[in-house]
Amino acid sequence: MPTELEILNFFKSLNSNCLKVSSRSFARGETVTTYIEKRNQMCILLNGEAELIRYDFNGNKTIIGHISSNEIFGESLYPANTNNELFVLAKSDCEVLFFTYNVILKKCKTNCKIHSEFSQNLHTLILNQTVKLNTRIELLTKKNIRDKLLSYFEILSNKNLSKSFTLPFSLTDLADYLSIDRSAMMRELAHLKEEGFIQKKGKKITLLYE
Amino acid sequence: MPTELEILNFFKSLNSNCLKVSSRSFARGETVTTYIEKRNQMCILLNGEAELIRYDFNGNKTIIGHISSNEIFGESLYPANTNNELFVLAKSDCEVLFFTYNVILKKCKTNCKIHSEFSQNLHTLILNQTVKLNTRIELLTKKNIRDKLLSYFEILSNKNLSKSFTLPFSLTDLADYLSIDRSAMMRELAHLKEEGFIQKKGKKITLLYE
DNA sequence: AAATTTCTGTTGCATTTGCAACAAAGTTGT
DNA sequence: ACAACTTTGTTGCAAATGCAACAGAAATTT
Repeated sequence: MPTELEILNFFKSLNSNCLKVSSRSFARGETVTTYIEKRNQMCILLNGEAELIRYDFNGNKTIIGHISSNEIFGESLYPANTNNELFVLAKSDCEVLFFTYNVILKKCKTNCKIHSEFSQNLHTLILNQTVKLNTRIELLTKKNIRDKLLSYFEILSNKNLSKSFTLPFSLTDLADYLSIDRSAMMRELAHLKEEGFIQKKGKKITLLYE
Repeated sequence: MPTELEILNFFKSLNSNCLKVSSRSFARGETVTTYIEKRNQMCILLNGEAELIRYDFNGNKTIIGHISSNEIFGESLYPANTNNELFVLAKSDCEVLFFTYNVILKKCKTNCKIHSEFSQNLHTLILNQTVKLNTRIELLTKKNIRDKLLSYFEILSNKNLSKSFTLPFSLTDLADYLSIDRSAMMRELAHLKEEGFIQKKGKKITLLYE
């Protein structure tokens, strides 16, 4: 099974005439795509950061999700929602690969190697994406803020093979990711510090238990 | 793009010697699989109902997820968690297809039709699964119980092309799905009834607005 | 290098939610 | 057809969380 990095390099090197795939760069703040009337669109974030945003009828902005490098997104992966439109905004300068669902299903006539490699890499990426979504669901279903934070820290700690790690995004974004009020989260972080469960300097966290 | 029903029928009819795929029936209450030391295992629920359960160190049982017909599950799709083991329990009599991740990636020597059809159908199923996971995340990230309920009802209403619909699972399971306390949910349902937003008779709901 | 915007950190207060506990209705197993 | 279990429905109370508001630090733009 290829690593995400290998897959990413493969996607970046893509330049095939049988594959209907295109890539584009975006500057911070630009709209990458909208999830409406773009049936079967799929995208891969090759580098940078983006976020999935909803504006409801009142014009309220909600950050629904955070998209990082190597993540797959697009309307095909998202429930059709009649009520309101979703936007993907570039949070930093970034590069995005676009294609449609058909690319996966149809084989090219010549049965070329690039084509089947693309298909397999995509498979792996979608499976990884599923794991990421299941991870977030696990965190979101924790009963309280403390459990959400500690479970998330546990994951980062395991990934980093260390009790110390740096949060991969801002505290504001972390609150969105865990779907909790930012100030309530800050309060809970303060309690965890006071009670000696964690040490925290900015975005650097150290777990002090076990 | 094939429908889920077509895919399901295809999987049920599978009987190929080049594909390393097997199916088994389970009675209500049986353990279908555990997510540990079964690397790369993937499963499809062909019919019936199952649930994903965690027992933590204290022996507390938590229902993490509900698996319905046509859903894909298994360790490959789930974050590795060093701390505790996950079980899939048959909630009703059910039938499950088992295979490993390799089946997707490797082509058989003869490049047989069944094999590639399997691969494509699996692709579609995983994409559908991603949509389901994204749907649940959208619901879980709603700020309060009322929004969770109404958003979920909206989805069911759209799917059913009607303001009336029947909940696909018990109220107890609904509370788990939305990750809210059951009694708090019942209270909120009572309020929604009082305030004239919905009508409710058992599991049959009718939306009264718009 | 000044101005603007975003992010971090904190607090008081009101509201929502979870918890515990119980009774009645409905299901399932023997 | 009886017993055991599960699901639905309700309530009082305590605790957790969200909201509003603000100030200082950090980052970004001009």
